[in-house]
Amino acid sequence: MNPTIHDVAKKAMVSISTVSRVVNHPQSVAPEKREKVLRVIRELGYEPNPFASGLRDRRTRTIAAIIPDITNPFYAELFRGIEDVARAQKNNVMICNTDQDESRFLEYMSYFQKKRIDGLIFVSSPVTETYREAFEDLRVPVVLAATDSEAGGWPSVTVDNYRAGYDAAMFLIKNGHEAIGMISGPLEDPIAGSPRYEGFQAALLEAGLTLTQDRVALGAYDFDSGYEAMRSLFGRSPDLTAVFAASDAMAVGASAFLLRRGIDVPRQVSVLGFDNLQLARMVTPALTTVAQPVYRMGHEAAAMLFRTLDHPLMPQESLVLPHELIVRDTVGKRN
Amino acid sequence: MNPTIHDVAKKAMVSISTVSRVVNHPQSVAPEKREKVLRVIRELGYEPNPFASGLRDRRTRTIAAIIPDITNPFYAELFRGIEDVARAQKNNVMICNTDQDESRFLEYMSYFQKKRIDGLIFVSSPVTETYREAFEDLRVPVVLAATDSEAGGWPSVTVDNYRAGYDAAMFLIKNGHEAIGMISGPLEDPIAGSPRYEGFQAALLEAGLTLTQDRVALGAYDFDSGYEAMRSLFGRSPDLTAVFAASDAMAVGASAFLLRRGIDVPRQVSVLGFDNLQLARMVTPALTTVAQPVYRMGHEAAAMLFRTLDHPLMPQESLVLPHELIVRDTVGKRN
DNA sequence: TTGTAGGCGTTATCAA
DNA sequence: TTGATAACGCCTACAA
Repeated sequence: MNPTIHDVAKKAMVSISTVSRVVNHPQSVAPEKREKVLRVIRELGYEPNPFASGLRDRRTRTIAAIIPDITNPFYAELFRGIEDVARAQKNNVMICNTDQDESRFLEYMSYFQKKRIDGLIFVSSPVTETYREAFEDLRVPVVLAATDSEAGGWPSVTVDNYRAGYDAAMFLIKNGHEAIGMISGPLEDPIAGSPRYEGFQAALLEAGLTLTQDRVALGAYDFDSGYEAMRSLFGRSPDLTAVFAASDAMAVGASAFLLRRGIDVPRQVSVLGFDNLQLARMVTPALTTVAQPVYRMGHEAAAMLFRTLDHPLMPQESLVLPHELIVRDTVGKRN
Repeated sequence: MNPTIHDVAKKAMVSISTVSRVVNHPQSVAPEKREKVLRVIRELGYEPNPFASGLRDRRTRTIAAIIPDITNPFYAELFRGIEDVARAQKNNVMICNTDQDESRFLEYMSYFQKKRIDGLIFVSSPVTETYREAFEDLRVPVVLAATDSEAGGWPSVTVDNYRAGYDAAMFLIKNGHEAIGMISGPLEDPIAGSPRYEGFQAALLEAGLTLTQDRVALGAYDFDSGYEAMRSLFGRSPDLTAVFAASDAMAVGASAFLLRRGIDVPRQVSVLGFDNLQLARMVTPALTTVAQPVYRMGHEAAAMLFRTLDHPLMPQESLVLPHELIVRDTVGKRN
């Protein structure tokens, strides 16, 4: 049996209220008594029982992270950023793998109704009406990571995806490419889909190039869809000299298609990725890519959530983190 | 404010004990009353407050998963297996990233000390004396996943690593290879290190081949150490025609070294991995590898833990799951 | 079969 | 500055 506040009180010969005060508001206790109580606390190894505090305060010291799938390296990395902050704050984070399934998500939400969490970090999926309503019902602070939402007004931590797409195109152009294609995420995806696509297109346009439809293919951010998208792209536009994929997994899929087809990357076709996962440096040739500060997004999002948990009134500013081009071996110079 | 047992009692015009009984021992309540209470429970959306129950019962409905790093795809996959089971059981799993750091581990343990978890799944690290003691102090059921321990007598879910190493060698031999090398994990590692190495060696011996020291290099299971190990191996034994690496990440590192050096895989040198991560099929050439049922290990371990939580006296048998050779493109036939 | 009451460990209020 | 006490919501002896 773990020691309780009563054991401490008895041994230190004070009342339980004093012990409680020492733990929660140390400065309101006379120094000598405080020291004495502190010593007993250490001797006994006393720790407040979280259920008792939870019962009273209804603060659970638990936050939830809603992510599509921890098995995906992008989310794993981001989650790690969240967990590190939570641990430092002595909080515990419940991980919720939704597999992008709304009913799965709602199941979690109803679970939280009772289980009670202090706050929630929502990662990466677009914030649909369903989600918006569920968040409002929950009545806990919400922070968005790698996604955002006009409606709702929750603070977010993101990257400037439009700008990142723009920079991706600029990089390819600077390397002398003109016949450029793109493997985009779904254009309905307001986060990693359309903005990257539009930024990319805008830069091309500025440079007097156009992104015609036969040079665009859509994927779902994973290896297989990247592979298939490249197959389709290559069938339609065999003249392409460079392709930008909106995720590293798709870029690796695209490379795989080319390589397995006997097409040299980057000599014949350059490939540019997005994310900068571990994977990017493990493949050969190593992937040149637009890096997102994935870990840091998780870290900042969690920090933001705890800030609002501690100061409910202080409004939090959304954060846009910088991206960066990581040059490796899949983009070649043209002419 | 969520409805409490009192709200239900008042509305159903019964006492709170009756409500409690309806929730916990339905058959001990008169049918009509039971129905009535059930209806009110549904109307109000009542759910018992977990803090109150926890305070009384000291069951937290939370288990912990101690893993080195969720960012590592192997652990992420295994963790997913754990989480899926826990969710089905309406439990919550705390994830503990130790980064293989004992002090980090002990920090978590002291946090758990205060009976904050019902049980624990320990993943993949060797069970040293430190860990053993900490588990015993905790006094909660422990299950080992992808690791085991002579001392302690905790049930485990593993793969037969010796046999898997043996089968890896057999596969290479059957493909006509004789000059065979290995990139092993640390030989002090009693799980994924020595057994795979020894099984591999034994099969070679049986076939009249020997695994001389210049054909062995050690790594730490990650890409970089695989890359370096291959560099070293290749320097010492340029005649090698096949290499078995004790993890996919090392195998990919080894391939990367060879490929980047202009050595054809598998035509000049074959590479065989271990794990069968997603990564294995994403690289080009796609990695031939010994598959571990990673997700399933997590799944079974969690199932086993919940079984002992529900029936504390029933002893649990350790489980050895089957491995399997996945043939892809990095192992070639010789002669 | 049902209800009453005590206790789980904590914190905040109030009085001294 | 300190201590007694009343919640917080639930569960289960025990009594009726």
